[in-house]
Amino acid sequence: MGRYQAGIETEARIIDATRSLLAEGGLEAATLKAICDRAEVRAGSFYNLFGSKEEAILQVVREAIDAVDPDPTHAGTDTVDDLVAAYIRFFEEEPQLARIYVLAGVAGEPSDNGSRRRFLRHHETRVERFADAMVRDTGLTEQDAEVQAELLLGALDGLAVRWALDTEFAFAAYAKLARERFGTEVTNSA
Amino acid sequence: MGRYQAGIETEARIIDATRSLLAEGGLEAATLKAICDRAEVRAGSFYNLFGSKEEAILQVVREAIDAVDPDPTHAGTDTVDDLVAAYIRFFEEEPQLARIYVLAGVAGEPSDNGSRRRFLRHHETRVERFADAMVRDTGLTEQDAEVQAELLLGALDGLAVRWALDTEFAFAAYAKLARERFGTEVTNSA
DNA sequence: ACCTAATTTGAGTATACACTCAAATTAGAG
DNA sequence: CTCTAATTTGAGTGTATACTCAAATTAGGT
Repeated sequence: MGRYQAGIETEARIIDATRSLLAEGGLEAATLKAICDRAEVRAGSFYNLFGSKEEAILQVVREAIDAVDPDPTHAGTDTVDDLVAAYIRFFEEEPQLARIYVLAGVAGEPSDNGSRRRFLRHHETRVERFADAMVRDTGLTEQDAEVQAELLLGALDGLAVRWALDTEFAFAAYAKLARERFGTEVTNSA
Repeated sequence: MGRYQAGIETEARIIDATRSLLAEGGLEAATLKAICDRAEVRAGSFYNLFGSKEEAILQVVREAIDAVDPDPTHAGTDTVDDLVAAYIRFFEEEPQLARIYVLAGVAGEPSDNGSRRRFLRHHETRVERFADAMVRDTGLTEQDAEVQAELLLGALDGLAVRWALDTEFAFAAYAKLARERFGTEVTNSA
């Protein structure tokens, strides 16, 4: 016996409520009570569908990232510029989610094998994709490309933090400058 | 009438307790109760000396940053390499504080005019220092230097986030690669 | 219709947290 | 010694939090 229509619709309502709350007021606004009130659901229903509040929030963030993916099927057709553009779009379209995204990488205890480990895996996939695109775009070796990808992503993440600090910061312009510096030419490093 | 010796010693005990708790278990370990227990002080004494828990934590972080400053008197003698080295040292010597430092820039609501604004000011001073050092080191114009400084600091912060995610990451090596890319030559950008 | 499993409810629990304040105590300047 | 202001105490306050679970209800396959 599969799921009922009612459950599927409730889940959608909860995700919608979570997304809109996050967009309006960031993490602090998305309390369990606020989510349940907006979704017109009691707490018990929430926990019938999600294992924790974090789970719902992560799903919202993941969906937003997927929404700007230049190559959702992973066909290997995306260029470095595409990937950088997608990164910029995500930040411009979903500033609050972007903030949570950055936070997820930093927050949590060292001993925490949960959210940080998940985020690390996500980062590694991202590095792979940037590196692959670099190999396709240029004559970089796989190894050099990986180093360049770490550097470019590091710079993008850092500029993103900078923008989170003050949304007046011209994130897109700096991101493009960073992109010009990394992954375009062969490095003289090991 | 100045302060009593007892108060000064209590303050030192509280700061020590806060520092060691942060080093051992990060932000989550530094609850008010934990700090007061370790400092052998009741909550009331804490609030006689500090306006809030955050105040004590910020003081600890600030002191740790000052401790690695290559030019504490701001005489203008530090090079870009000095500043990058200081950044690296801070991360290697005080990993937990470094994590909090990064967190401070990202956390907090958009409406929060408190800690984020303070952090932004700190960042601006930092950019100034990097830019000044670049102007001294190279022939860069003040304007170009500022752009390069934002890029270099962005990259360093981003790599720091990356390291916070996984302390196996060779932060120092990547930081040096980033340094080679920014602020060494004249850019072709506006 | 019936029966089972999916869903929903509602009234909790536990509890951790930063912070307050009036009153008692103590330090130390004169 | 005395007197004042600095310090310390200790017993709170208030509140928001994520999450649980037994019981009632409902959906929908057959």
